[in-house]
Amino acid sequence: MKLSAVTRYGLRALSDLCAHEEAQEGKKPVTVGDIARRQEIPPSYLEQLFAKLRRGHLVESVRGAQGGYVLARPAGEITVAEVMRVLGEPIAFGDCQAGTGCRNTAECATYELWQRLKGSVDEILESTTLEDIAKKNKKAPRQENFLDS
Amino acid sequence: MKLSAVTRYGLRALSDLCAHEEAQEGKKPVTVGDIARRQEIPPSYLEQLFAKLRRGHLVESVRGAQGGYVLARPAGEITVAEVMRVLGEPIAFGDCQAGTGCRNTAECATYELWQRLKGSVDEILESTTLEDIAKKNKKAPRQENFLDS
DNA sequence: TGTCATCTCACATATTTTGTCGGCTTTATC
DNA sequence: GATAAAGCCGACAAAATATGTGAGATGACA
Repeated sequence: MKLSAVTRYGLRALSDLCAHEEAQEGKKPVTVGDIARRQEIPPSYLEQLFAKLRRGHLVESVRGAQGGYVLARPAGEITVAEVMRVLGEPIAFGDCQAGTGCRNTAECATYELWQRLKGSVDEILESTTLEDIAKKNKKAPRQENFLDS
Repeated sequence: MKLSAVTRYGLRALSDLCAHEEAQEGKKPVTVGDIARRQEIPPSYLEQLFAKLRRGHLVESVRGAQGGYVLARPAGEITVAEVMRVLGEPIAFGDCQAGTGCRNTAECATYELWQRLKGSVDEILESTTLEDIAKKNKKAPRQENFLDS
């Protein structure tokens, strides 16, 4: 059970975008190239990813020279869950939760477990916004109070 | 983010084993073939899976005719988390949580999110045992009070 | 001795993920 | 206008992983 690179990249990229689009004066578009360099993500891969984000209305593009991408809405209103939906990351433990087959909820021994897990994960994803994530990027606080696990 | 078939099969298989090993008198070994048939899992695939479970000391094998597998410990003492560890299912959202690379915990914008998610999931996995899961198999209650999602 | 069943290990297949490339369109700036 | 910066698009390539199969060997019971 691991998240795909698309989601991991996408979330880091959006957080980076959020942290840099207003760093100058007003909202200035940020290029894929810059994000790719800072976040060490293959540029051509990241480009595809932003195409998805645009089609999902999470970002808006500014074409032409000095163009780039801008968040379509305030970072505080975009949840991580929404990003994952747009990027096509399934949050599914059992087959019942992915679309694929298995409607056998009444007999399946593991059905309730998968439901509990998904519920718990969804709750976190729905209540965390890009702003929450980006804070760390903006201030680069270099705190040391992390759990090591 | 989805669980592998190994884990989904494995959990169903163990639950089935748990429900059937004492159905007769005392602990009677259950064959891979029987479990495969009941759970609709490819037998040869399931066999490999039980090899892992045996090497992980979750089940014990009884070779020869009338042989099969038996749980190595009471079902109430085997957690789902343990089963997943033995089956090699990684519970990792970010790279930091899988072993692979990225020790960049201080700067990574998503680090804390991944930690919260894993913590929440682990709590459920560690506190759910095979017995909890198998109950449903044993009684086949056919309740209708499920959440549809 | 024959049959049932586990054990082992190599191979086969399929799917998904991850990443690349080339050429096109749009637009700011010189 | 010309140029260069940037997004846009679609097809393809490579790699990794997941999933499944098969043949034989070993061991135990009847």
